[in-house]
Amino acid sequence: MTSAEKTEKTLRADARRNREKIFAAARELFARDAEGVQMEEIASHAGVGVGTIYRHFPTKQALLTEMVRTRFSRFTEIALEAERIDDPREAVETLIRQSCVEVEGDAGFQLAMMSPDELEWEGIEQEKAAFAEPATRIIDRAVESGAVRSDFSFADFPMLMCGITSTMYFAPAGSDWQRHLDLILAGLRPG
Amino acid sequence: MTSAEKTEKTLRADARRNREKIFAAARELFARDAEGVQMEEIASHAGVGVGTIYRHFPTKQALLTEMVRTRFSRFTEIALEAERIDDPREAVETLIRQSCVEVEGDAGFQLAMMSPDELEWEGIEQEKAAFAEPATRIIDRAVESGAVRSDFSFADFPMLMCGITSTMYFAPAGSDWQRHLDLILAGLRPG
DNA sequence: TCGGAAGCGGAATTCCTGTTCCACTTATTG
DNA sequence: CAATAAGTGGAACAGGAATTCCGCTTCCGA
Repeated sequence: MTSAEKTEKTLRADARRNREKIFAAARELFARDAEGVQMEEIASHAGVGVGTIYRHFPTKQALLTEMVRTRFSRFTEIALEAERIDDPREAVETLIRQSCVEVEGDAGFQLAMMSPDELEWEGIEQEKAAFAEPATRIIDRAVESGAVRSDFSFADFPMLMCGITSTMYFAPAGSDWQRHLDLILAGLRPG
Repeated sequence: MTSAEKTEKTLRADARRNREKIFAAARELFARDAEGVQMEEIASHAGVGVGTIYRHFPTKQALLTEMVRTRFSRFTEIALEAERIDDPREAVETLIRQSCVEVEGDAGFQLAMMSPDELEWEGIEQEKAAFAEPATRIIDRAVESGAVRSDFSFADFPMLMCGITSTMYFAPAGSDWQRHLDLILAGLRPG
């Protein structure tokens, strides 16, 4: 039985409610201060005891990973939407720009974007693969049509996101990562 | 009496030796694994007890900041060298590229590049100012000569370094940050 | 050479957080 | 409405890492 099935069927009504409260609290706090979140904090914010969190998630990391996974699926949606855009360059630029927008304001997610392996976000391989498909199509199409430099490929995507995301995460007082993005997009043009 | 003066004059011979051993050990370990360094580790690597470290540096952070400061002065040298290059574009590109090279291989320094305020690198303002002067001249010259996009300015420098550095720091198994740098440099061209 | 000040080592302390445990509640089911 | 299994709270525990403390050692000037 998967974790999802357990949530749906087996769980007692009050337990299901708590699970959701925990999840919501964790998401909010993790988004606010990724590295500083503490279990006690999440618990009190959710109105439960720490023990209750551990009934639902084996470790802190598991809880955080679960949230990153949920959040990650949005990327696939973004990619599928971008794929509908006719102009090849506009499609790539939208893909990248929208991905950045999605990450903005969620420090926890930013951290996950930056540390591919470092922080052991294991178990989101499936989501990554689901995103890679449409994203690769968009990028390859742009390359073939000459809309971006010929050596650009999907392999560059994580690296670019890492760089731009770090600007969001570390930059003092939200100075604009958009500028960083603009430079990158300009750099992607053929020539 | 400044810390430097104390090192020169007041310190007992053996104490001065120890101070240097500690500094060297800390530099090496911090470069290798910035976030993982421990005081015990630095101490044993330097061949002293932890207590001895605390005789020389009030806190761990102070020790690390001291190292970052030392390292930072190299940037100014790089900028002064780059300023001697005639071609304005080549000068900027050298400035940026060499700065990256300087940071490569030193995880601790990479971390310092990324977190301007986060990790409280207080006390290196002077070094930063010394670097800003020649760097600003190089960038302004390039802008005026039309060698780079007209909206580029020194204010962008920290942001770019943050992005590229994060690629070095987080990228799995040293995948090339050079590519990131190339994209940025391409993006800086006028157009 | 000697006295005392400076310096040293490293066990002990402190603080901080994730995780465990279990007596106590609460939902569910017949 | 029991009986019971499921779920809960939060104090206690555990382990990690920075920092302190102090009896002992080493340097250095007279």
